[in-house]
Formats: sequence, C-alpha cells, structure tokens
Amino acid sequence: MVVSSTFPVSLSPLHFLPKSDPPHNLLQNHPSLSHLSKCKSIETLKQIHSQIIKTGLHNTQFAQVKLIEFCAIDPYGSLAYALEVFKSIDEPNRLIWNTMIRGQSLCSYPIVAIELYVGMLFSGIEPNSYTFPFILKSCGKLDSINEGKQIHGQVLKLGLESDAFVHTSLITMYAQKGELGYARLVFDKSCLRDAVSFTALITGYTRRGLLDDARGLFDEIPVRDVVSWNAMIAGYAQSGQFEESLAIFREMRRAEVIPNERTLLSVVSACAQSGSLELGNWVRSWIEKNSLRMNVRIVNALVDMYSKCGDLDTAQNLFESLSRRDLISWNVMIGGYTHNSHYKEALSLFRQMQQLRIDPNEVTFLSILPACAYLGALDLGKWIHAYVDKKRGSLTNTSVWTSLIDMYAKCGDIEAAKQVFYSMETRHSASWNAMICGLAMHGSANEALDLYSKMIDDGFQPDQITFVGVLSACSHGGLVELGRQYFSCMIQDHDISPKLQHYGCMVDLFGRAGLFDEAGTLLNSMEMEPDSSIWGSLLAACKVHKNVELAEYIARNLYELEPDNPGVYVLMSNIYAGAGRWDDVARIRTLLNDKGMKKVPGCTSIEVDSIVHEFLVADKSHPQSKDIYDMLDEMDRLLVMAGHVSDTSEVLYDMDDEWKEGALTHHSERLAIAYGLISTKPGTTIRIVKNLRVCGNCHSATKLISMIFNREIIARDRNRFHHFKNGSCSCMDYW
DNA sequence: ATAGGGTTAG
Repeated sequence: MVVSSTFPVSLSPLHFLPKSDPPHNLLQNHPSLSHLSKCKSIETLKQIHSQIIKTGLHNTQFAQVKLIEFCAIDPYGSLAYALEVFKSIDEPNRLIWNTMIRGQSLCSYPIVAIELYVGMLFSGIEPNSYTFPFILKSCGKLDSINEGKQIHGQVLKLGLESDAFVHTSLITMYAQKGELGYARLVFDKSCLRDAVSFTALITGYTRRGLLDDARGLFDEIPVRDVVSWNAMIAGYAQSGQFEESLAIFREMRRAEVIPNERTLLSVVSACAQSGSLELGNWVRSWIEKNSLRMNVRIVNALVDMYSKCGDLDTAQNLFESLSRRDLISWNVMIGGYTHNSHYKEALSLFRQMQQLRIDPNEVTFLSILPACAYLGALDLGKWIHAYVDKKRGSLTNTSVWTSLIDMYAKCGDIEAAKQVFYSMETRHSASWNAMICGLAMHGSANEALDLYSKMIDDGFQPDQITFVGVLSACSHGGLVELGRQYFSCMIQDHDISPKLQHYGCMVDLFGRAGLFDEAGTLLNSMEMEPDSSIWGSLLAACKVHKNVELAEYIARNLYELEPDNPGVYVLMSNIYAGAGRWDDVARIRTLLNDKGMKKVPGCTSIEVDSIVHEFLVADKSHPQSKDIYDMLDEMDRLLVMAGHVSDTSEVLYDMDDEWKEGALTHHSERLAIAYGLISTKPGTTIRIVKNLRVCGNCHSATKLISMIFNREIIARDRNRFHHFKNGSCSCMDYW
C-alpha cells in the first residue's frame, strides 16, 4: 500500500496543561454544569455559558470539556458556538481537540474536521486512538481518498493499527469510498477478527452489490451478532434478492439470535417487495407477542407491506391505529391507495393531511398527482403545481414536474402540460415520454412526432414508452404510413422488440383505416398471444366499418379469453344493431340476462370548484338534479332545432325500445355537460372524464352543444381526448 | 470519549 505523510507528526511528550482543576466532585455537582445536560435551546446554552464565566468555571478544564462536548455533540448544541468557545480556550487539551473533531465528524462538512486535525498537530498535540475513528469518519465523506490514505499513514506511524476501534474505522472509511481492495488489505493484515470488523467489510461489499463476497465473509464470522445478521439481510434485500434475504432471516431465527427493530424493518420491506404476506403476518404477530413497542417506523413498514400485498383493509387499520403519524406514514398510505387504484381514497387522505396542516413533500405529490390525473381533478393538480412552484429549489424534483405534465395532459389541459414541459430546467426521458404521450392522447399527432424528433436531437434514447406515445399518435391521427415507418424504426434502429401495447397501437391504426388484412398479418406475426384489448380495438374497428363477419370471428376469441366481460356482448349487440340484425341483438340480450351479466355502467365526472361530481346513466342523485334535467330538456330542444337526429342503433341492451331515445339523452356525459353548463360561467371550458368510450350519438350531440352554447368541451374517454369546439371535434370523428 | 447495520415512503 502506498501511503504518504505530509502532515507534521509531533512525537513530543504529552502536552501537559499548566492549570489544575479544583476537586472533581465539586465541579461535577456544580449547578451551571448540571443545567447543561438538560439544555434544550441555544438561548439557554448562552445563559449557562455566561453563568460559567461569572463563576470563573470557564478556567477549569472540566467545564471547558463539558461545554465543548455539549456544543459539539448534543443535538441541541451548535458547532459554530463550539468553535467560538474553542477559540477562547488558551491551550486546549487533547480531549478538547478530539471532541471538536468528533463534533465535525457528525456533520456534513468533513473538511473542517481535517483542518482541526492539522491544527491539533501544529499545536503539538499527538492524536491518539480516540482521534482516528472521528477523523476517519470525516475522511469517508470526502470526495477524495487521498486525505484518508494520509491519515492511514499517521495511524501506522503511531502504531495504532492494532487498536480495534481504529482498525474498524479504517475498514469503514475505505469501504465507504469504494476502495474495497484497501479495506480488504487492512482486514487481512490484522489478526483482529471480531464481528464488528467483519461487518464493516461485509457492508462495503453489499453496498456495491457484491453479495457473494459478502456472504463468503459472513459465513466466516466466528460469532455473529445481530448487527452482522442485519447487514446481510439488508444487503440481500437492497440488491433485490428478497428470497435470500428472508432465508437469512429464517436462519437467524434458527440460530436463536433475537431480531431487533432494524432486522424487522428490513424483513418487512423484503416481504413487501416480494409479496411474502405470510412471513409479513408472522413478523407482525411476533412483534405483538413479544410486546415490542409498535413504533411508527415498524407500523409504516407494515402498512406499506399490506398495501403492496393488496390487503388495504389491514393496512388502513394499522394506519388508523397510529396515534402519532409521521409524513412517511401518510405517504405510505396514500401511495397504497394510488397503487391499488383507490384514487378517491388517496385524495381524501390527502385532504385530511391538509386539514391537519401536515406539509406534504415530493413523495406525497408523486402519489397524489396520478390520482388527480385519473380522476380529472385539475384544480387540486393546479394547487400542487402552485405549491411546487413556490418551493422551487427545495422541491425541485424532476419526477414531480414530469408527473405534473402527465396530470395536466390527462386532465385535459394540454397547454398547461406544455408550459410545464418547456419551463423545466432538466428533463428525464420520462419527461419527454409524458409530453409525447400527452400530445398523442389529445390527437396532436404532428406535434407529438415533432417532439419525438427533438427528443432524439437532444440526445435522449427513446424507450418502449416513447414508442407507445409515437405509435398511438399515429393511430389517433390516422397516420398509417408514418405508423408503419415508426414501427420498423423502433425494431430496427432502436432494437426495441414490440410489446403488446405497440401491437395494440398498430392493430388499432390498421383497423380504423379498414386495413383488416394488414391487421391480420401483424396479429399472426406476434410472438405472444394477442390480449383482449387488441381484439377489442379490432372489434371496435369492425363496428366502424360494419364488418360483421370479422366481428363474429373476433368475438369468439374474446368470449374464450374473457367469458365474463359483458363489454364484448354489448359491442356485438351494437354491431348487430348497426347492421339491422335485430334477431341477433335479442339473442345476445337473452344471453346476457341468462348469464346475469351487467354492463359496466357508464360514469362521467366533472370537477367544479375543486369538487369532483360523478354521474351515472339517468342519475338523479345529484342535489341539483332538477336544474340539471331542466337543462337537459333545453339542450334536447336546441339540438332538435339544430337538426340533430339520434341514431338509436347504439342502445343499452336492457332498455325497452320506447326508452331508447330517453336513455341516450340521459347518458352520463350529457348529465355532466348539463351540470357544467349550469354551474360554470358562460364561455368557460368544460372538462369531463368518462370511464367508457363516447358513443357516436353523444359525440355528434356534443359537437353541436359546443356550438350552440359557445363552449369548448374537453372530454376524456377510455381511449383518448376529444376537444369539441364550434361544432367539430379534434378527433375528426375518427376514434 | 471512540468502531460495524444503506431501518420505513416514490
């Protein structure tokens, strides 16, 4: 090993201080000094300090040490103040120097510790076995390894490498800097073979993902203690080897080593990530049985575990059992709701948080924004945007900005999405993806494709998701030839093998263009089985192009894939109705009734003054129902005057014929639009979100409504966005 | 006076 020494090392005799203290017990019981240990603020500290000066205690080494110790080490102390006190001491002794270095080693400016160390050497005080663990901790935090190596040289000169504390500190320092070779050398050269030094080295290996090397060392530890076990369990869990992690934990149990909180946190986390609900349950009951205090950390981990395993009820019960919840708890629970598609619950928990005046952070937003996006809760999304803007600097997380783009796009405000995108200082490829997919959703195919070119120019690698955006832009824009080109560009130029979603876009693109042969060829070329959404989009294309024969073939596939999906039957019924085959319509209706299947009810939501209102077909539950239905009548009257004729071929299978017309005008989107018209100022854009695709009738009616009432209506359906304005729609009647 | 555990959220 090459180690050099540039620092002067004083090998002079120990530095004796001139003054000697009064008897120890007198000082120890002095009121000013006993107050110090209970001190909780810098103001109190200053008062105590002035007392110490008034009584002359500041001249005693004992008081100096106690004061420095408190200022430098205690969480209520202050390093800056410690430095002031330190400067006022004429000839600080070694304990005082060590304590100052120790204080610095705890903070994040490691260079100050080095400066102090040099100062110590210059003042002629020789470092001892206490000095090095502190200074080496600081060296571990520096960018360079050089200082650490020089300090190592000092250790060797002073013959302190055999001190167990110094030895372990050296290993930890090298391990922290990724210098595993040096760490190993220090370890191998010494005869110290305790669990502590083993564990220091093991952690070095686990942090770099070298689990096999770590395991080799672990197996050699003569007596493993709980920390060694924890290092191995956490190491495996951290590198994604959850089964190994849990296997080590089981071995630990067999070795009858009592787990502690850190063990359990790692284990619960591994259970959460690997879906090991059974072991998670065992941990929970073990904690209860051993009456370990259910502290907030372990409950957070359990809440996370249960929600990741899909058991939201248990997660919620645990969450509610917490008397003092921290931000992580809140975030875990909100994330649990979002990941399990319980978006409304996520939002209501967030509101509860706001009422309790708990400050959210970016993690909260990363769970809340997808919920806003799903529900179309634009006002809340805007509020978060403003909040993040205000805290720019402390909350500048690129992922949050990207999530805002996604939220704005999915809430129908594509202009705001663009504003966020173009104002971003740094972008990830996910940011580009969100913007490209957003534009695609809104039917701005050319803009999406332009942005794709810019993304490439900026040096970003497109990934699978980029091409989902690009291909869906082509599909929604009806750009068949470009779609073909991008599809082969993805495979050939970017070496991305097409996934189901990409095939889905292409089949959709061909289907809409009526190119059923080409769609069929593509389907046959797939290396995986087409899923129900691909068949579904082809079936929808059959409806547009009135291809009953192909529809029947596809339906047979779908009945096999999803025998319980009523959507297929409903679509077939509509296809038959469109072809005037009423016998088949009746047959399917009977089939549905026999199977007891219910159509997924159409549901449309609209946000007014930050409150999301939901409407079902023919819904009368809204408090302003009377006004809404009056408006519906008015809309119908004006639509008829404008020449609108309902196409009754798309009907709910369980509606009697005489109700056809009525049911159509009471589709959920019409109710939401009616509510939007009566509850917002004239001229305001109306934004609605529908869970299913817009039916043809409502689509043509909405175009007229946008003209009659002079309103821009932005509708999100299951598939894409429709911007209705001045009597036409951005989808060009192609969806 | 000192050393070893990436404790829980995206």
